[in-house]
Amino acid sequence: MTRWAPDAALRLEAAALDLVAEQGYAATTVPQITHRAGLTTRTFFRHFADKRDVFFLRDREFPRVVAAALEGLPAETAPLAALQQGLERATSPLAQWREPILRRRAVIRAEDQLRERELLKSGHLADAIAEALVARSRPGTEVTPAEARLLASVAVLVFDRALDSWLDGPPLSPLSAHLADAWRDLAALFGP
Amino acid sequence: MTRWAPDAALRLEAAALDLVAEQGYAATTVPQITHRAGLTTRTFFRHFADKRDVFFLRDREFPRVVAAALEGLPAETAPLAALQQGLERATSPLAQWREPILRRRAVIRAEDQLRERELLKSGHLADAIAEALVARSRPGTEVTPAEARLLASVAVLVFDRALDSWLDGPPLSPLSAHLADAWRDLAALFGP
DNA sequence: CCACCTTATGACATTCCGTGTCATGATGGC
DNA sequence: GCCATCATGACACGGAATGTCATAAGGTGG
Repeated sequence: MTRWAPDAALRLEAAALDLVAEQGYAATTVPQITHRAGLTTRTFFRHFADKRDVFFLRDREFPRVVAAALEGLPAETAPLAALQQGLERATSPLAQWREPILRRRAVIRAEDQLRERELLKSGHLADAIAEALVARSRPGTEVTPAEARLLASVAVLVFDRALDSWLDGPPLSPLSAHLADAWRDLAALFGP
Repeated sequence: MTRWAPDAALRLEAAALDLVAEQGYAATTVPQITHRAGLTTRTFFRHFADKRDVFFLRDREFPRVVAAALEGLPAETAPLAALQQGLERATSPLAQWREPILRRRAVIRAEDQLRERELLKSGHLADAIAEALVARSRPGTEVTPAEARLLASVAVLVFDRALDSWLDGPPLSPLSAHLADAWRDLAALFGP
């Protein structure tokens, strides 16, 4: 597909993470990042909308992955069950990325500018989930747009919480277990 | 208190809202805003951390208001009930601000840069709520920090949803009714 | 009434962010 | 081999955001 070095975005991401680990986010400039990656400043902004975006390269396709997982489920599956199963399937590949995700989270947590971008990405994930829920809505398991938005918000809340406890927990505990815990904790607030 | 014109921040906010309504957010520059408010660019950044922040002047004290409402409740009130009552009390003054809140939401919805800032403010609200829940935790209605964060996330989700449906609904419907609806909708997902 | 301190603002300089535009070189189709 | 395409380089430029010093307004204590 791409001709030149196909990993320009990945090189920029790696350079950015290195520099931020050394100097912090504020002290790291885009020219520094591009110089380390062997590129120019202008090229950086062709791959990323702004300086913050370089730290969210991996999140770009995740909404589509979750949406695809949802639409791949049997039509009879009720919305809430579909969210549980869809999240579990979409997140299973994350197991092998635990360490880089951990390092990236440390960077994001340290800077409000990155934290708000992370929240926006979660918002986009919720949008994609809501859209997918409406798309797979069938007579019998009907989902209105308003219900879909609520379900999607809840799903993202559960996902974020499960991801956090997974990253904070022992290295080998499966993410799926933390997802189940998060669903159970939430239901326990309203159930008996 | 303040000596010069005590309303510099308010003037800047009004000028910014006017200009954005006329030209859109991207086309509006900070020099334009400050010129209309009769101030200089440098003064803008003394009142607001960045260009986006001018649209969130009103949200600054809201986390403290909610936290105060929570801590003003009887210690016996269970956490979930405390959140319901606390939100209802803290939001009751919003009734008179419906129109300006509506205009502001239209501006924020139109721009991702403002939407992500709004999400960060919601995050700060959740932080304040979680902290307040832990602070009012008593033997009998014990709340761990992890539970508090979950409860706070749920409360913010409910608040955001109720605010949206309130703004989308008829002008005179009380916000408290939309809050109750949002709590009921959420519980219905997990209850019977 | 006067020196003094505090504080909001103005004025100026500077760095970096982000974008528009055109040129260049590499690639692949035909 | 010619040409269209696309990633990148090079250059220019306006705006965001900050550091620093100066100034004016007001309050305070003598």
